[in-house]
Amino acid sequence: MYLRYLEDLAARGHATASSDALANLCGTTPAQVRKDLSFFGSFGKRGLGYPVQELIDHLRQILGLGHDWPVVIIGAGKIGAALAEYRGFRQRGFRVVGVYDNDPAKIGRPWGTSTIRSTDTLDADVRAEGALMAVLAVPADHAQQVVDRAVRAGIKAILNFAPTQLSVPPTVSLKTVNMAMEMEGLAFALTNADPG
Amino acid sequence: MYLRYLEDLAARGHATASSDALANLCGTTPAQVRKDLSFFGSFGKRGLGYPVQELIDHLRQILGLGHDWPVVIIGAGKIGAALAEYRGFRQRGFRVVGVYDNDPAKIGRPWGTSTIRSTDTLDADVRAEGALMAVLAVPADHAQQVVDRAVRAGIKAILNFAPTQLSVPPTVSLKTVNMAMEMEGLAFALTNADPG
DNA sequence: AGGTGTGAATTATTTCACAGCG
DNA sequence: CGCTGTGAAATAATTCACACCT
Repeated sequence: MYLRYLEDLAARGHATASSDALANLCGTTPAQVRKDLSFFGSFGKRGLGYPVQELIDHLRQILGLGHDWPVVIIGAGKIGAALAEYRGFRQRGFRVVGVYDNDPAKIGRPWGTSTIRSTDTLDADVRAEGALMAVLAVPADHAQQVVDRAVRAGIKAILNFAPTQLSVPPTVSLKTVNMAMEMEGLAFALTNADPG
Repeated sequence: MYLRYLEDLAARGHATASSDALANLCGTTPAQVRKDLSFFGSFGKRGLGYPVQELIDHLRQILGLGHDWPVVIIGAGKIGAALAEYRGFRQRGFRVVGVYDNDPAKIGRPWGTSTIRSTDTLDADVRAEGALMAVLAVPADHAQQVVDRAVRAGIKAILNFAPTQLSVPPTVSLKTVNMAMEMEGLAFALTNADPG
């Protein structure tokens, strides 16, 4: 989060940023900002604030964003297709190296300069590209078997959009995004808002 | 989260579920489950566990899911279009009543039995439909002005996919989903995983 | 036995407040 | 002065452990 707002600041020409300014941007408190950043080192200059570009470089290094990450997208439905073309990924250093599906009607359809490929080729492709990350956008009832296959292929991190709990070995990172659940959280907030 | 797994259990015919069973499904601990649920009331039966269907009904009521929620989707790009057709929303009681864009090339294009509409009509439509929730899938540089307009129209809860910090009045709930940031979190986990 | 509900203990997170540097 | 870095204090969240119900 800090990285994103720092990049905004850099783009607008700010050379330094105080914990107070960052807190306002991020919706947190100055003390929180200082504690968070100090966890990774002592980046700030007293009386001045944090040097924006320097802190960006540090954070990118800490996050492991020194290079592009090849990513495969599994599931060429509406959501998978939207993600495959999502510019935000590319801009942040995630390079989509393949889109996969197990629907014969979709396999072979053009995607960019390549085509949608069968999940049967996942194993070979993942190894060839050195991809460690996958985005999963398949129906919930297929998700676990697809994950198992991806893990066998060598995938070590998965961003999951299927609305189901997946089990992966402890060596694999998994982050599930469930849009319906987010909406339910908002519905709860609405229901419990003070009348007005 | 509990609601989702309870519905799975109900579908599989389970009449009761222990905190232990729920914890396993949800990836948490039995003590956590009991503390969470006891916050809303005393639903469990000692020696038996929680009555699945009864707890589902309670949770749905607590979350305000007793009825459909009309929702507008703002932004008819790839992601907006994917969300507009996302079955998960409908299944969970969120009814998409309109898709909006400010691109003249997109306005008027068919969407379901209706068409993509101009954001100029948002105000009247939101009032007519009684929509309180919006999904925002527009470019980051348009997001704030669109949010302002939605808030003026009477929207009280927003699920935001634009990769930017939005400001809303305290009476409006906002949840931002940033997919690139989720990927960066996974990259960090990969970079800092023990070698193996 | 089996399993909840809940105070108490523990652990984690956030905020305070201030010494000390540029 | 302004603003960071950081112990100490205050809050919050999680886990323990056990009385008590069925």
